[in-house]
Formats: sequence, structure tokens, C-alpha cells
Amino acid sequence: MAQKRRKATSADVARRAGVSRTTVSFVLNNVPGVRISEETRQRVLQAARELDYYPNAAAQSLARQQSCTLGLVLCQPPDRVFADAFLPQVMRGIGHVAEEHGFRLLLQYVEDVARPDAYIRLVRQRHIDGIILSGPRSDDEQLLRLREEEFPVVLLGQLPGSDIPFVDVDNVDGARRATEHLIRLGYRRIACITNAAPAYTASQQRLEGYRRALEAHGLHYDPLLVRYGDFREESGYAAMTSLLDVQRPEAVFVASDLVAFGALEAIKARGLQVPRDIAVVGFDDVPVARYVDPPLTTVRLPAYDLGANAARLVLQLITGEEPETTEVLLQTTLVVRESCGTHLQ
Amino acid sequence: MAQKRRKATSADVARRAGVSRTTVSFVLNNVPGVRISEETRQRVLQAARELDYYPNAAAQSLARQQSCTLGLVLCQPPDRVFADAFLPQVMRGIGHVAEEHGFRLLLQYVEDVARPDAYIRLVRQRHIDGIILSGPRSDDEQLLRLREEEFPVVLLGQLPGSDIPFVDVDNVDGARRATEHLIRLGYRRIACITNAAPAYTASQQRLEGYRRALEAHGLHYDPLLVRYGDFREESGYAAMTSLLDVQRPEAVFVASDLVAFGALEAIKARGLQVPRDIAVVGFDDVPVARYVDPPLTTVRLPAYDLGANAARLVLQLITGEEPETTEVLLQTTLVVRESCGTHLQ
DNA sequence: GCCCGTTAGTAACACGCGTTAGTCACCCGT
DNA sequence: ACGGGTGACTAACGCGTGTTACTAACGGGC
Repeated sequence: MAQKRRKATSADVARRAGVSRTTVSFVLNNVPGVRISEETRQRVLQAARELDYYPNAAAQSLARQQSCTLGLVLCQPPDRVFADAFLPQVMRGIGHVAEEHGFRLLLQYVEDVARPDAYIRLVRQRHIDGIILSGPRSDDEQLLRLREEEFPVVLLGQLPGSDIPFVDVDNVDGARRATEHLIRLGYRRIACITNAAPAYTASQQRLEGYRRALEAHGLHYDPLLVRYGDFREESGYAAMTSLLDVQRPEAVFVASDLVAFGALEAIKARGLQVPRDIAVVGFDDVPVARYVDPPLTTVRLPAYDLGANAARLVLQLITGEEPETTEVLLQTTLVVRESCGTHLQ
Repeated sequence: MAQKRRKATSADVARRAGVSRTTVSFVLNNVPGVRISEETRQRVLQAARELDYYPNAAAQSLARQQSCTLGLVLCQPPDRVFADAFLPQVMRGIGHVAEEHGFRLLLQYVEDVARPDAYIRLVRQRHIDGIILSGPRSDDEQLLRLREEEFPVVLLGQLPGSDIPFVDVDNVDGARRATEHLIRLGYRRIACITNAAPAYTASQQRLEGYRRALEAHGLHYDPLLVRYGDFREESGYAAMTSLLDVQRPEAVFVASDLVAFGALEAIKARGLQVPRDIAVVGFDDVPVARYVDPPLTTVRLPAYDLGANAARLVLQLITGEEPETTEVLLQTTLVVRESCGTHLQ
């Protein structure tokens, strides 16, 4: 049974159909502007079917000078836990769009950012036609060179000061809405714990959103109510403790669910209750946000769409279509659960 | 700056080094058994460096009759939440091992199991040399055909009744140890909520482990203390409620963290406390297990190793090395937190 | 009867590399 | 002087496809 036979080539199909290889290629690729009689066309299709013919991908790539493959490069920063939670959905988004356009998806982890050779080789070897790069670093020189060479690159996340096309979440707006939600619930003294050090763009942006919400409602932005997290929950615990040591805020906007979990712990450790004593809103809507106690009100990121948009954009760059915009910001959704105290009203 | 120049080929390198293309190939591939003078060798390497030469991947694949690419096929069953949490780590494991062997990783989602053409095409088109398939379905005929053709396939998870090589977690042992932990803590009346319907292999195995632990310690296995989950937390809530309606067990082994979260809710809803009134142990150690209230004692799966082993195995199948074993079961780790009541002792 | 346009298809080259079978020069021993 | 080895390379083919330029046949208008 096991057919270890040599696989059929287009030459085999041609022979069986009694035509030339050229004709086979024309028929199977539906080349426009070439006239083939319906009868011959059917003969070719029939032969291909009978021989279970599939064109060899390597040969096609070689001849077409195109690999029809996208590279997904993961330069994950320390916030692996966060990133990991979203990756599968992002990848599904990319995968679907890529498949619709006949593209495949090649995965490349880059652990050591100092040596990104791995993904550069994929480009130089013509293994991929375009790149979606998650977690861009400003010290990545290779990336800038690719850009100069006009190789199709799309970032997942932003690289300030560069003009590389990107797809990202509207962090400012998400944070603004989260904070505004707290304001509308009547809280006035609202603290903020960021998701990471200010060096991270997303961190800055979320803080900015928090600030804008306050100012839009005539509240004073008080730097003493701001603390910086570092992706991990321990940092949330420390930051919250520090806030409580000074003066208990009525509410806290924590720009990361994970950090928020730490903050929840710290609040409990003080014998306080959420949301009765302090309201908390997170950011990210990681899968478990709804399972913690109390269920966390948070900001949901459109993971699937992030991937789908990135794929769409890089495909446009590849085909040379002019994209409407090369800087895509996707909107977030506020997911109201219990930690913000809505149900207390 | 932007060098839109044609990329260097091995012929260019040959010309610059003043040798034949053959020699270039010999040098760059370090072909054994071929004598090249040290001087020529250096000249070739030098020329390659100066021209920034990278061999064209498609051409290499075509000539070598090998793509040096692994396919990771994801046929995720309904337990997406569970699967998603582990995927990134599994992929890292695969990615690392693959890279060590000069292999790349191609990702393919299969949403519609009835039409697995997508991943079959990758094989027929010689795009990949081997497959790691996550979430095998017994109704996947294409998969069995591949096996018959002796195409390198490794499963992540098991397919009962087939002899396809696989890598999986030792579910029986993990469940046994989780249950034994409860027994050692002094609990006698121990219930079990499975992670899924009995149709799922992993579900059966975990129940079996629970049973063995009981019997090994002279405890009676009572079907009335068993309920079936369905991956989702709602099922855990319902199952736990049902258990409490009959008679309150002293402890519960829940074969899935997510389902366990639901069980925790149900217990709280009855005004009972964990672990004081009922001890709970979960399975999977999803990232948030440590953040729920109380932190969940659970069984950790070696996600990274799962991927690394699968990659190693499929690479052996590809190179024709005889693997020691084609059925790999990896051990789990019991992660003791608070929900089991250890700290009450 | 001749020319030309159209239809239907093909020969031949290009894509960039791996590899087998061979060539050529040189040295060594007798 | 000559056969035989060896070290250092190379010519040429094969991998399987896409595509450009060309041809052969046919019919139709004048």
C-alpha cells in the first residue's frame, strides 16, 4: 500500500495528458491571456487528478522568486507571561489571513536580541517574503537595515522614532476609558500602577491615557499616586503596598492584569476588601482575569484582529498594493466585572 | 543606500574567488572527503563574506530534496483555553530543538477537522519534512494515510489504537500523585471531577490515576463521587454543586485547573471555605493557578519539554536514526500551594 | 493564390544550488 | 622513462517549475 513511488511531476502530468509541460503549467495556474481549448484543459486537470499531482513548493519558489511565506518573529521582552497569553490568538489571526492569500506562516523565536541572525537569515535566504515582528527593540539594527532595503516588515507593537509600519492596540484610549469608568463610578482619588518601566512605549501610553482621563474630568494628576510595575505580579504587590503606606486611594488603575493580581494580594494582605475599600481595574483581560477574586474589571485587547491586521498589512506591502494606512491602532473593550465596584452602586 | 541590487549567488562568489561553483559549494557546506587547499578555502570564505552571500533556500531545498522545515499542525479540540495557555511554551521547545538541527518551523492551524487539506498539501508539496501534530482526531483519515506512507509524524497527545509515535504527559501518574497527596494529608472521602468527557483519552487516564491512588491506599473507589467536566469552568461549577447536593466530600481532585476554578466558585457559593471545609487539587498549572483564591495546588505539565521531545523525535524519524522509543511519556510535577490545605496541618 | 490574423500549443531558457564523474598536474618509486 | 598514485579542483547534469518567444495550422478576405 505504502506508495513509496516517486512523486508525480508536471512532466508526468504532461505526458499523461499528451501535451507539453508548458501547457500543464498554463492550465494549473490559470494563466490569464493564454488560450487553451476546453478539451485540453479538462484532459490536463484529469491527468493531474489521476496522478495525485501537487506542484513542488521549492521549485515554485525558485521559479517564481517568491516563497509565499510570512515570517512571524517573536522577540519577546521579559513580559513573557503576558505575551504568551495572547500569542495563540494573534497567530490564529495571522494564520487565517495568510491562508486566504495562499501564504504560509513560519515561526521564529529570537531569544537573544543581540544576535538576531536567525531571522535575518530567513530574509537573506529568501525563505520569507515578509516579516511580522512582535516585540521590536530599538537596539535592533538589523531591523532598521531591512527597512532601508524596503523589505516588507510590519511590527506588532510600536517602535518610537521609526517609520516602520505597525499594528498595535490603542493603549492611550484603553487606559483613558478604564480610568474614566472609575471616575464615572464616583471615585476621585485614583492611583495608577503602570505595567512596566517608562522605557516601554506601552507603559508610557497607558499612563498618558490615565492622565488624560483625569484632566478631562477636572481631576488633578498627582505623580505621588503613580507607581511603576515591571510586568510581574510581585511588582504589583510592592507598588500597591507603597501606595497604601502613603494614603489609601479610592481606586487604582493597574495597567496590566498580572500586576493587578499582585495589587489585589497586597490589598488583601492589609485586611482591606476589593472593591468595597478600594476599586481596581486592570488591563489586558488575560484569560484568568475572570477567575480571580473578585473577578477583575479590565481592558480587553483584540488579539485575533491584531494578528489579522498585521497579516493584511504585510501582504499589501508584499504585493505592492498601497495600504490606506501603515499605522494601525485597534480599539480595546472595557470588560466590566466586579473589582471596580459597579455592582455596589 | 538601499541595496536593491540582485542578491549574490554562489556563481558570483565563485567568480570573485577565482574558483568553480562546485568548489564554493564544497567549501561552504564543509563537504567531508573532499580536499581543498587551505588557501583556496579562505579565498572562498572571504569572497562569500564580502558579497554578503546567503544560499537561496528554495534552490537548496530543490537540490537536496529536503526542505529542512518542520510542520506544526494545530488541530485544537474545544479546550482551546487550556491548549492556548501551553502552546507558546511548547512551541519554544520545538523551536529551539529544531533550530539546533538547522530546521525551521512552519505553523498550520486546522480549524475544520473534516478538511485537513491544508496540512496535507504541505506534505504533498514537499514543503515540510515532518509533522508534529497537536490534538489528533481519530476521524482524521489523512493522518493514517501519511503514517502508511511512512511520512515522519509525531503526535502531541495520544491517538488510542494507532501506532503513531507520540509525546504526551503521563496523565495517569500525575493524577495518581495529586490524589495521593490528598490522601497523605489525611482526607478519606475524596471526590473527582474530570477535565472532560470520557471520550477524551486524557480524561480517562486522569480518572484512572485517581482510582489507582485510592486503591493503592485501601480506599474504596466510589462512582458516586465522580463527575465529568467539559473543559470549561461552568462544568466545574455544576459538577461541584452536584457533589455538594449529595454529600460534602472532604477533598476533590479536579483534573483541570479551569474546571477547578468553577468548582471553587461553587464551594464559595455554598458559603464553604477552601481548604478549611473542602480541599481542592487541580491539574495543568495554568499560569493563573497561583493567583486565584486560594492559590491552587495543581499538577504542572512540562510544556517546553513536551515540544522539545516531539521535535527531537520527529527529527530522528526524518534522519532515519532509530529512536530508543517512539512513545514518550513525560512526568508531571505536583505544585503545592494552599487549596489542598497543606498549611493547615 | 496570397497574405495576415487568430487559435492552440511548444521549445528552450531561467531560477540557484548539490553532486557525480572526471580532468589535470605533480611527485615518487623502480 | 614510465606507471600509478594523490591532491586540488571542475564540467556537466539534475532538482521541478514558470515564462518568453516562437511555430504550426487554420480560416478568411481580397
